[in-house]
Amino acid sequence: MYKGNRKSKSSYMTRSVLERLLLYYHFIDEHLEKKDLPYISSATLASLMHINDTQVRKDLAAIGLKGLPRVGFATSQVKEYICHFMGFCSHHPAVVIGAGHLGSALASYREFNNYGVEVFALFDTDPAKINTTIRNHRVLPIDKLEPIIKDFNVELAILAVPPEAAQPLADKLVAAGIRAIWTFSPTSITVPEGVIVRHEHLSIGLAEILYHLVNH
Amino acid sequence: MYKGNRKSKSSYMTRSVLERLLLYYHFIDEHLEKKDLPYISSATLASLMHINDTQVRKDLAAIGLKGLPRVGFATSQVKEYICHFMGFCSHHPAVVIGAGHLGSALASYREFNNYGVEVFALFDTDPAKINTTIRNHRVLPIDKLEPIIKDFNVELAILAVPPEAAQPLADKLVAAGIRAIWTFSPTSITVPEGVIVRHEHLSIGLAEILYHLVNH
DNA sequence: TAGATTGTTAATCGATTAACAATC
DNA sequence: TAGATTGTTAATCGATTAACAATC
Repeated sequence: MYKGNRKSKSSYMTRSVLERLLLYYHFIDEHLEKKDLPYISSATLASLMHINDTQVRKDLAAIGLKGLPRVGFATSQVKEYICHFMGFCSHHPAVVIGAGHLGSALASYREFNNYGVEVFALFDTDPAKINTTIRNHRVLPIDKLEPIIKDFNVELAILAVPPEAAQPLADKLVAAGIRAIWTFSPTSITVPEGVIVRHEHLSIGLAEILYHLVNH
Repeated sequence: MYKGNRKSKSSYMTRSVLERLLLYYHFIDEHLEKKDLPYISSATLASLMHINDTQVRKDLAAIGLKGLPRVGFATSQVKEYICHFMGFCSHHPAVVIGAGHLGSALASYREFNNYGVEVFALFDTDPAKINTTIRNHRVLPIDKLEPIIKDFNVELAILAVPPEAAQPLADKLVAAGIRAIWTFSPTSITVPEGVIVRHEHLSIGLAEILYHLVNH
């Protein structure tokens, strides 16, 4: 049973800790869970993932998990705690802004279910797209943004619009009371303190690949 | 004029250095270049970007750039060096595998031009899609993969297929002589030593946002 | 109990920042 | 020249790893 405490939650987690927690989560989900292995030691998990065992214990301790000496950690509990801690076990209504190829792809991305994210509205400015249906989503006009965000307590907006439209739409989203913006536009946006922004910069991935291609 | 030397290129760059170089590049491109500012000091650039000035000098030194005492760094040269070092100034023919929403979005993603990447073929297994045209790309069957990669010296494959198809296709790509795979499938793939793989894990971005939503 | 594994403190490593001599 | 800025060494900070006592 999950009983994360406030202390562990309020302490700041660096990106690398979050990335490792996600790695454990996926690893258990993909490789371990089907094996009916009720307990796993930090050393075993660490060696399977090619990382250090102390790090695993520290990461798990940071989210309030307790292991059993001589036994290890309860496999399902590890997943459960990470799920709660990361917010995958809560429900997150979301909207997608931009009904182009990328927006459509994101609006119908099945994986989101695994993380508690449910896209239930897709918006666009193009009159030709409005009221058409894209993969079960009726495309709505931007002026419906505010009522929908307010009525359905939407926390997260996924932004997949051309760069020049990103900032104005971010402003509208903030005005409508959105709490987090996940943007895929290749341009930076600014929002007031308290609003969470994550810029999904595809160029970082590309740059890493090209750097290795060119230099190795 | 660019004259990066072998020494700087062969030294290993951590991800954070690459990310900062990209940040400088984008910052100059978006904010500085239009201002006709021929030189900029590391301290000015650093304070604009809210980072440390020594870090800027170290990063630029690492790719072989030299500044002028009392003057600073030549703005256009900073961009030029990063461009060459990161491989944005070379031409990278690429193919996209998977003509779903995400694959289509990636195949027509204009930003890629800025990084020297040119997608010139789009593949799918679905007979209904083969030979249709998606945004200027004729969709080709998988058995054309090998000849096209070989004939056109394609270095990079962008993989946007369902998870269960990712590994078999990665194997085909490797057999065809691909040098790098950029995968968007939510599953891990294994490739022989020497092939570059970058897994674009959308769940990391999502996890970061949800963590902040839930815990703050 | 004996011994495997946790939880945690101490040591190490690497990355970031400060300081400052060299430079133009 | 005087002084601003680079390039680089030394100091600091934080993250990772090793060591080991506590635990069941």
